[in-house]
Amino acid sequence: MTRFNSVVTVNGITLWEEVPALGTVGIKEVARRAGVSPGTVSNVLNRPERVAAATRARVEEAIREMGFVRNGSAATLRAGQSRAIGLVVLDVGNPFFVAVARGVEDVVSDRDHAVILCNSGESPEREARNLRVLAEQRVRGLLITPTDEDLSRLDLLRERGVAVVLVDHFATGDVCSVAVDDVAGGNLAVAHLLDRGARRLAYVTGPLAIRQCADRRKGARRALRAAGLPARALEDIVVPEMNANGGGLAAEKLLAGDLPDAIFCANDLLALGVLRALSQAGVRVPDDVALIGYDDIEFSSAAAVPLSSIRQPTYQLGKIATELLLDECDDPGGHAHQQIMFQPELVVRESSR
Amino acid sequence: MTRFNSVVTVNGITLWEEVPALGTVGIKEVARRAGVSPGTVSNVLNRPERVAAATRARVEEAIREMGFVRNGSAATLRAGQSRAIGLVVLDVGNPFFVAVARGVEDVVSDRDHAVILCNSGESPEREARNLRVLAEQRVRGLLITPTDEDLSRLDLLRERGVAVVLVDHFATGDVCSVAVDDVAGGNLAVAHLLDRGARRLAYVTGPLAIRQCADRRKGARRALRAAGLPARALEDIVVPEMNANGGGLAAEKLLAGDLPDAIFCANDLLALGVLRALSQAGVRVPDDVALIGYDDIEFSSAAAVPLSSIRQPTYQLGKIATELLLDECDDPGGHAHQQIMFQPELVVRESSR
DNA sequence: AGGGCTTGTTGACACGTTTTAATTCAGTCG
DNA sequence: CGACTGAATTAAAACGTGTCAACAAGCCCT
Repeated sequence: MTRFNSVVTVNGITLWEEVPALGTVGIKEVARRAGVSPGTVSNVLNRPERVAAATRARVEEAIREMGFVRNGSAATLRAGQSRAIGLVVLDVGNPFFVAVARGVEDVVSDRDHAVILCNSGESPEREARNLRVLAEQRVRGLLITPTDEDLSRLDLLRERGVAVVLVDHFATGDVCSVAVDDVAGGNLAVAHLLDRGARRLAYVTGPLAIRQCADRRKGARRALRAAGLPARALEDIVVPEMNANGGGLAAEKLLAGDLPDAIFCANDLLALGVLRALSQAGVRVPDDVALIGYDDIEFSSAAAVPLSSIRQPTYQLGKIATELLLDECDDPGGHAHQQIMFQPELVVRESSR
Repeated sequence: MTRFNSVVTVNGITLWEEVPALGTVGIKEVARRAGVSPGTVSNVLNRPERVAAATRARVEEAIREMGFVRNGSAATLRAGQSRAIGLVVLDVGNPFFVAVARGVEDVVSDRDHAVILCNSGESPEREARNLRVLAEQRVRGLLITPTDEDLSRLDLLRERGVAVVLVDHFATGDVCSVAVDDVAGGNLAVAHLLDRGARRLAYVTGPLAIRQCADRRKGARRALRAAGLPARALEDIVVPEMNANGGGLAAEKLLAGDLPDAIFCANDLLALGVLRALSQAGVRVPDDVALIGYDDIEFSSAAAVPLSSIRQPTYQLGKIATELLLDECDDPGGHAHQQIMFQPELVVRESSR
């Protein structure tokens, strides 16, 4: 341990004082200053009730004076796991996930844990990279919206006893999940468009390998069937990115052919992109074509034409998922896996009136 | 080290095989399997060029077979610092910071590091809590948009030799910073509104303790002066939150009195909130009142009335800041602190035409 | 043949914390 | 007065990795 010696003059008497280099103040130095053993300092930090009040005060004083900051990696190494959980989302730029993350963070910080937020960007490779980092960090638990149906990538963590909760992804059996019924949401959206009189529709979506996209489509088709319409009344427009840019691309495709009566977008960012592109091309919403999005993000109501949408309980989603996760972490034995399914809600605004 | 013994039957012969419990595969077990010393495995992981090709192949094989995952905390403990940097932003819900975070992440993952993203929510207390966690995690460096002018909270990290770069906050002297000229931006916005004929203006902003808010105001006043108008031609409307909600609050205040000719908002979220509230009250933008925001987020162009705004090079901001930070980390001695200042750009749309 | 290289590999220790069992000590009861 | 109890504290042993000095082996050159 490197040390600096400093000269201190008190009342005319010169003292040599051993001063630890900053960043070098460990539990040992604190212990020496407080005149106790390292074990006691550790107890003050982790189980203060086991330490006599006077001793505790002395130790806390020493901690303050020396600017001691506990070394998290040492604690993690010793414990075998950290006090952090991983959160892997499909797109940090999507307000849906931002809201989920808020719910997560509120619960987690109440319980004195930390969140490591990762972005898979809908790419399985990036997802795998993120999971590796989280495994290396020995996170206690994992919240993830998987990029595809293949959950085997999660085994890297699960084999090591890390609790996992799937977010916005319904699972069966041996894992917890918290989801919103996307089939119901798709049904809601398209049933509403049909009510309004639409007969030829388009579904603007990201890759159908993304379960949310596929389920919303399934619900949409169910609504068609219920109205006695054939599946071909709904044309799929698949774009690579689920953001405003992707929406622009979809609009180009739509404008190239006969416009449908109504457009259902797999999320609001796509819908905003479609709306912008259609407006620029002189198409009026909802007069020429009705439009509905999904997620009901904050911006939808402030859009050029306030956007109809399907609202999901996002904050709740993050909150419940985290509670489930931490419960499993705290009592892995007595934990029964649960699959929770929320119901979405239709919000009608100008764009489909 | 706990182990499970498993019974394996091959060709009628029963073997006892020692199998490591999962999560218990360390560098030692890999070494034994590959018939080398732990030191060599470590070398394969960290300086592969020092290991003979044949040995390396054998070790890599063993790593794959046993599903070894390096224990990050042990590595961090040994090294004294982790391969992660901290990023503390004012509001994860704000697309401005999301864009910055994207720039950061791209650089960081190229250089094989990780980002720990923290949200201070503009609260100095939460900022302090975040900094403590980052200090405990022994991050290599810190990117932060401070909540206020008091940078002493950063000493917790800086004293420990952690490199710091301020993001979107101009600093002098002994620390790197990457910022956008907010005074110029405020000037640009208000000069434009004055050009358009406005004579009585309002400035909707978050707390003026936030430097960005104060600087944009300063720029706005400079524009007034240049046009020969008194400072009182610009009324400040201060709201606690810089989001759409805050914008709604500001609009209520404005509607309670005489409406000004034009409104300058300290960011686009505020502007969207103002726009929504004004529209609901029957006020037409830009006919009754002109409106301009700040940040030029993606949604601004898709707003009810496409929003004029001040565009900042957000992605660049994150990218350059991270490069600066990692350079300082890699060569703390030969590093000269830099203050980089970008210039913002005026984007005129419907709301101030 | 032997000295000086280079290249590859090895042990052993250190990093800072938590935890367990062991120890001390004051007080209480028989 | 000695044995016992319980509370408070301690000493020592991990946790899994990276580093570094030391060592081995093979090679070239004189």
